[in-house]
Amino acid sequence: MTNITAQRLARRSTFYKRLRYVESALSDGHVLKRSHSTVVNRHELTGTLPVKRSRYSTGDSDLVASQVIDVKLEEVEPDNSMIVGVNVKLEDVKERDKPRQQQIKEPDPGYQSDESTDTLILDPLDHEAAENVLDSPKDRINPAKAEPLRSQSDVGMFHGLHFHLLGMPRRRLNLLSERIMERDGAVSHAYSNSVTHILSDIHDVAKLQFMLTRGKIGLNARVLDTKWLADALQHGFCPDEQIYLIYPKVTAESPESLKTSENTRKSPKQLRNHFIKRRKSRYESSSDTEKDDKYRAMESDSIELDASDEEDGVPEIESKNHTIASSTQHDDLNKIIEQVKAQPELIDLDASEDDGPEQKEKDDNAEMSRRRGIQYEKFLCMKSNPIMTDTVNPNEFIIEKLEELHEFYKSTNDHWREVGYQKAISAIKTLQTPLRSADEARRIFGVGGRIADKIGEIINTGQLQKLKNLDSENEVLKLFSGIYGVGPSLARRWMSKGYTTLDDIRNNVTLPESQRIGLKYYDELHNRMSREEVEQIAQVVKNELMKIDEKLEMTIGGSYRRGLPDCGDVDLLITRNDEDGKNHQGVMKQLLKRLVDMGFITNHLALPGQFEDLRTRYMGICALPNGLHRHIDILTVPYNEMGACLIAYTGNDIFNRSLRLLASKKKLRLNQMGLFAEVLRGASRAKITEGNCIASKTEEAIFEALGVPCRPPHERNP
DNA sequence: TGGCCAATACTG
DNA sequence: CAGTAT
DNA sequence: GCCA
Repeated sequence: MTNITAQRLARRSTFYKRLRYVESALSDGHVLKRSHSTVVNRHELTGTLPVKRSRYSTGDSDLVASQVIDVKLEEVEPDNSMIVGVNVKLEDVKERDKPRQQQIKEPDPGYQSDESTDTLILDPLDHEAAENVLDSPKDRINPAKAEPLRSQSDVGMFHGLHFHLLGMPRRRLNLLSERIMERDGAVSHAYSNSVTHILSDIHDVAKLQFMLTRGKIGLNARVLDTKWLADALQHGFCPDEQIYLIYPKVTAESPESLKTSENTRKSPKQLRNHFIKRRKSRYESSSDTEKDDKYRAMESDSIELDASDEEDGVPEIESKNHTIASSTQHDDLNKIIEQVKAQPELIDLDASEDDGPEQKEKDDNAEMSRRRGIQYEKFLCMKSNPIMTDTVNPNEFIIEKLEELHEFYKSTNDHWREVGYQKAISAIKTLQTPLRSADEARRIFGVGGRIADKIGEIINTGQLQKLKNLDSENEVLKLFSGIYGVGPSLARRWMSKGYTTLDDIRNNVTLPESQRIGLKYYDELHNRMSREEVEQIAQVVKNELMKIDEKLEMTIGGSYRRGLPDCGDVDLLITRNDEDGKNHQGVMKQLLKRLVDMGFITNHLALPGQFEDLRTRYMGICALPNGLHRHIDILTVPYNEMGACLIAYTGNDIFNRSLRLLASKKKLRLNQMGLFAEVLRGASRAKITEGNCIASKTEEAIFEALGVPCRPPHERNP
């Protein structure tokens, strides 16, 4: 049994470590799969292989690599196998059981053959599987089917790399960011621990350190000259980082993980030939490139957008710009918003009052819209909310505390208090400057007196007394309600019975099916997955879908569509153009049967009530061969409701609420089926009539009808 | 003081 | 119906 | 919790 508690998960430390693997072992796992073409750099010495996250173990069994940062060739063995250094980000997950013993098929004692460790470190290995009809891991699909989705050219050359750019003009920054993201890299507009590469034109280390961490020491990432990126883009592979290195200084203190091995320049020819050979065969055998493109085109907006904006010139504003220079950002979006505000007749349906056409100074904007009834600037959906995941926010220390409180109220039944905190937190997150006082905080929309006081306390004392009081019980509550199907009520009930661990629950409580599964896969389901894994899972489903009907269309929604670097679950929307008189009726049933039969879906959480409907919804657990169990959510939607459904199932939560609230202020109603007008509402906005659908087919139509600037998915992360 | 998104499904 | 989930 |  695994025994990681929720708090342990939350507190995992991360660090970097260098591991060594044998190439032959790697090559048949899914690790090096798409990196062959970038192995040999122009120096013919070491190649830096950008590899997407994967799972490893050091063999100590208490370390799990969550992210592969790079791979370097180190040595060629007599038998022509290669030693590869893998630079990974590790997560400390001790106190778990040893993973099942890995067979040692590696002759060289010093090096660790992988493959066994490449698999389910987190596999709880419980043997209660009998109860579960679907539990038959042996029947899982052939690994070959889940093979990589793309593998050509330099697409994806930055996969798994996380950049932060600084010390350059904004236009250049935007341009480079686009190039990176086009090639699957991630870019943050602020420095954080998850950043693997900092690119800068500035070479002054002291200055850099100050800019990045405000003088605090400890950069976890390499700092490279921006030229590295330029060269990478030009040549189609990542050049040796060594010669571009600004920090750490090669001679002085160079952290373990950043050293390049000295023996790498052994027989470069050999290495090169080896890989060139491999790469060639790969190309020949991989017929999936076109299927690939089709898939990419189908799967998400981000990719569609990628394809559309071609060459240089001016950096586009609309798409995938979650990199925003930290000082002067989203002028364009603001412009749009200003425009919208300036033309209330377009958006404000009930602008009954007449105002003169005065264009006051912009300080009057708020006042103006207030008189008009709707204050657009207070709706989060009116603003661009780019991805801010684990970036270092100037108010990070405040946010942390507030988030703890938020967590606490989430495990209470005090729903609205929870919402209050949620709003305040997301408001603070958008700030670019550090808060100096409670007073300053109070002026933020969403922050009231109580929270402002708490912020003041945090600023002054560095902590929050209130947090200390509720700590221990809070942890247990969080632990319990982390089980799928268990909420605050049940968690509290259990706690009042004296249970404090998951084992207590396992041993003493008879659980309904869904909760049992939630408990069984507790760790796995809390482990977020890479975008690549989402794609692999989606591909499996897509494959089956195509066997049922080629005209079916599938889109990945949820956090994946919003462009988050990792996802907690997979949301799949399925539809079919019905202009030929056919539709997707009954598809869900066939699809599920296939997925279950092939062993891909291992458990059900909730089945659709009416399989024959056009609208069906399924929730369950799936697993790639050798993969962790993942939460998967599949729905079928009528073709003409796709837009509404996309909005609903792309989220995020807060964005949707904001959008829907705005709709209701305008006497409209927005839901997963469409945007409706002429809705009659009674007391407490209770819906009386359905209203008429005025938009539903595309997201754009709905945004437009609402008077909201069309937000690409990446900007729906408030 | 009352609203804070909306709709649906499932379980005890 | 209350609780949970999406 | 926050806000009108």
